[in-house]
Amino acid sequence: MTNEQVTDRRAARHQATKERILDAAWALAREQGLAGISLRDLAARVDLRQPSLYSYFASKHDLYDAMFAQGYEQLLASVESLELVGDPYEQIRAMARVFTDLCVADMARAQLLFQRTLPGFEPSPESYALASRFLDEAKRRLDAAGFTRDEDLDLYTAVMGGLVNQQMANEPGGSRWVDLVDEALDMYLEHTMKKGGPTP
Amino acid sequence: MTNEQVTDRRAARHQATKERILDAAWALAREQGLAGISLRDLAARVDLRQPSLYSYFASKHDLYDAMFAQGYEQLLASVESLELVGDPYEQIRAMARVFTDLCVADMARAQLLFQRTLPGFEPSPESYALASRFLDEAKRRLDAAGFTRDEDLDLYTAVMGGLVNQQMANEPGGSRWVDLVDEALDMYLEHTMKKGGPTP
DNA sequence: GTCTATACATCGATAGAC
DNA sequence: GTCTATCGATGTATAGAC
Repeated sequence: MTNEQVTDRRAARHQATKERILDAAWALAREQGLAGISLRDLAARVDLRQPSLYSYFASKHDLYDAMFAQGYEQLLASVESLELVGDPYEQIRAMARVFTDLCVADMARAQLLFQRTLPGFEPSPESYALASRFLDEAKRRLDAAGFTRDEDLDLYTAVMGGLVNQQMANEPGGSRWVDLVDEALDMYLEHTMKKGGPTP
Repeated sequence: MTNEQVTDRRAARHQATKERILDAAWALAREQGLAGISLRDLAARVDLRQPSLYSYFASKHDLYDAMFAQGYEQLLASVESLELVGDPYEQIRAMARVFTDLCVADMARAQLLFQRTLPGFEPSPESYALASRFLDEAKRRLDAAGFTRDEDLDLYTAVMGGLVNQQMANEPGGSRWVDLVDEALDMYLEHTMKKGGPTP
């Protein structure tokens, strides 16, 4: 057994524990809110003592950062795997539906990714790069429809984020606002087609 | 000097101190975030000891509740004092502009009123009644334009809240999203006029 | 009402033994 | 890596002097 193999197995075990901790952190966030995560509760869920968590995350912010990255990776995987069927408008509609679905499916994730609610938390450059990739993915699809102005993208994110935000703030667990995603997208498309240049 | 006069003056002084505490709490919220308010810091700002705050607020949640009420009173005062000039559409536009202006003018206030970010905090029925009055004020103006569907109001709050939310989350202190309030309202009005019944 | 003083529980974080 | 023990800060609350 070479040293490399021992190192690999240790690294794999380390990574596995890290993911067990992250899973437990998400569960806690869904139950008690993002800011309600306590490191003692979290450690108890994975049968560790609270200081032992520091072998996996340098700080609570570091844990949040890992959750931030994980959340965007999940969203990216869903959006990037969307089949490119229909015209550009239908592709935007499919993206918008996936976005609102994923947000209501895990509101703690949406809160972490799309609101600035944790005092002092800023994602690391590495994690923020994932957020930028997600935004680029939206921009690509809007560009394909001829919506190339900066304002087109900003208005899109505002409308979709607005539906999700109202849903989370005023009726968590319901669907009163996110059910409007198709009407909201109709509204957005009608307006932006008029504003924009030539059709695609 | 009657007993009533003494009582009045004591009550007035009590109220004045209460407002000094609230002012300091808002200042702290703007500097360190809503959840970053510490009762010891707060007491120091108004030259009191921490236990003395309990002469004015029964708990920290009670303080948040007073801030919640104060915030909605400020918004209500601005919206209700809007002169009713122009057609219903222009009145909606004026309301939307006032809303976004007030939100970016004090993002800590907007966060308290329009997001569920404080773990465990729920406004009291009295304070929530102010929030309902604010929503009714919006509904009145939308009704006057013939936008009487529930979805019309929900879409309006989603669009306006979405602009503010994106502004706070992605560019605090800037105006990239709230500058789109007029275009967003054009988009909303065009769409909702088509959807709605007879024009006003 | 306001103060001093104190108590308790919880939190994130660190030191050092093993 | 994991543990025990501990730290300082926090929110909450109370007792008792003035």
